[in-house]
Amino acid sequence: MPAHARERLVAAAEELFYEEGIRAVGVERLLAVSGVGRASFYRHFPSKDDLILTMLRGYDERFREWLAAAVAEAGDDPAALFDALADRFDRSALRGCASIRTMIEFVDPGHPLHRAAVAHKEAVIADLDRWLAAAGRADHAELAAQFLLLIDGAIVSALRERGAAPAQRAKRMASALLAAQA
Amino acid sequence: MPAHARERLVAAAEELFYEEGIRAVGVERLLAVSGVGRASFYRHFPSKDDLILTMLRGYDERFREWLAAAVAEAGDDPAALFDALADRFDRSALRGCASIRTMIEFVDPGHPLHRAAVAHKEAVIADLDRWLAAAGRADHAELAAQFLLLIDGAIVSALRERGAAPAQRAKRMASALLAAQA
DNA sequence: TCAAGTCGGTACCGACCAGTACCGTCTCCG
DNA sequence: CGGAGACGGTACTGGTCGGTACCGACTTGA
Repeated sequence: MPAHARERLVAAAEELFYEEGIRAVGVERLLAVSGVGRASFYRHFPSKDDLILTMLRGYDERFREWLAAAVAEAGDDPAALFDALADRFDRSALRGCASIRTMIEFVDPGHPLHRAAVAHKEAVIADLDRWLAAAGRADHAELAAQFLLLIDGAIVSALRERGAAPAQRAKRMASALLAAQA
Repeated sequence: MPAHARERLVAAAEELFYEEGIRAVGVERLLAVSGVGRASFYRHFPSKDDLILTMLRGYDERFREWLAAAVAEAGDDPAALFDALADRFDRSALRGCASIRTMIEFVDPGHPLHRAAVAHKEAVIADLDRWLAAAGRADHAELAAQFLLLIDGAIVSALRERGAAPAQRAKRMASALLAAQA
């Protein structure tokens, strides 16, 4: 557990929002899990929404770094990301991703949290596009959008199915698409 | 607007839960939109959760009938469902589907509402499987799971992108998969 | 005509929500 | 040793949550 109150709050937010929902988790529970006092919370964050935003930024950063590492490790093969996703699904029962959850819980397109979640997805598309272009795919833009659709579809499927199956299915689909449009 | 209080409540639930979220919409708003008195609400439904469950059952029924009609209209071509989905996306700014929303807002797998939402998705897979088998696909089971992954991926994409593009993308992917595994 | 059932309106309940104010304590650093 | 800042604990606010109780008005059918 991190030493400073702020980091403990963000860690608790990631854990609880992820496992139970954002609206469903009150400040009280965040305080109990993080061991932070009520006043300290509002010393570090003007409001609960600001904590959510900070959590989202951390999620964006770590998820994309993790994805980039997985692709790089596979010799810049973009389809390898689905293997990494399968690993992730297999190790912990995935309950959606922070971005999808935020887009659904804060459904108003103008809401700052909704916009932050959308920005994350668009950044992932941009990453995918770069990797696919670097791999020499002429159809990199379309493929990037298709890959994100597969990732999101796999995440939603993982809400129902246990284990790595949804990610493995997405990988089979991605491979077929790469072969078909080569 | 339906004459009876119960039907007005279900109609308001479908509209509000869909556009603003389930937890985000309180009983008060349901009453205001439906024009139903507070007491009448609890005469027809023991709790808010029961209204949600009723709404989900209606969604399951109507969505699957609509999907079946779209497939039948296209001469039992399962891939045609993505055209129907594109139509649906184009006409109204889709804000997720009731089932995905419920699985995310009530994330505990043991929760009755979560289970009802999962049952809907599994029923859609069963429908897809039947249509694909009837179309003579030997790989109908795998394809059915893949099609639902595409549908869910398209719905999540539609949270960000306006219009029919996500469904059209999913259709291109479905066609490629059908051709590749034929 | 009259009783039964359905209805909308409203006052109210305890519980919880996000956010504020103030407390005493601990740690760290000069 | 001493002061400053970060901290956890708690009491509190106004507002909203889901749910209950009771009211009078309306419709319906015998």
